[in-house]
Amino acid sequence: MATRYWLMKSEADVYSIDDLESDGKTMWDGVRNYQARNNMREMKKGDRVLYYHSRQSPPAVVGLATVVRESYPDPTQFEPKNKYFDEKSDSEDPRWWLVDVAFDRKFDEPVSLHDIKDEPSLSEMVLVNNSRLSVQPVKKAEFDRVLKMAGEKA
DNA sequence: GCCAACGTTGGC
DNA sequence: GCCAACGTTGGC
Repeated sequence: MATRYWLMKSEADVYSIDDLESDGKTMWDGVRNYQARNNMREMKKGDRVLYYHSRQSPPAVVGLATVVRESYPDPTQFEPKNKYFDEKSDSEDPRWWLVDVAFDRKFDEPVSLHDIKDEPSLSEMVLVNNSRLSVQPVKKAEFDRVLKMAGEKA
């Protein structure tokens, strides 16, 4: 199956691409939005991810990650002391799922949200039209365009 | 730090 | 099943 493309948001001051680089890979835990969860359940190993920093100035795509483990139940939903604990989730039928992603690379030139909004060929990006979705699909042409804007080769 | 936009919850 | 109230996200 063809590689697919995604964008994942992280609050820059909570878990940045530098954190991902030093960890190598991470569990994308804490997603508590059904649409974002559904997107993660569609991800396949090898899919490529635009890594986006929200809540920084300016917000921007700052690098790339790769899906290295396909979806499995988010363990934090069953940990009562965890801030992502969900008492309504049943261990026989978990509500929240996640994937593991690995660091790929950091851009020399981040691509800001402002630049994405200014680029006509990116006007259909989910990022532009549904700013609150934290895990979203990206078209190959969009992915390639963002890479080009970052001065990178696919 | 503010607040608009959006998603979820829960009363009816 | 509707929708008001509430909580959260994220740009500014």
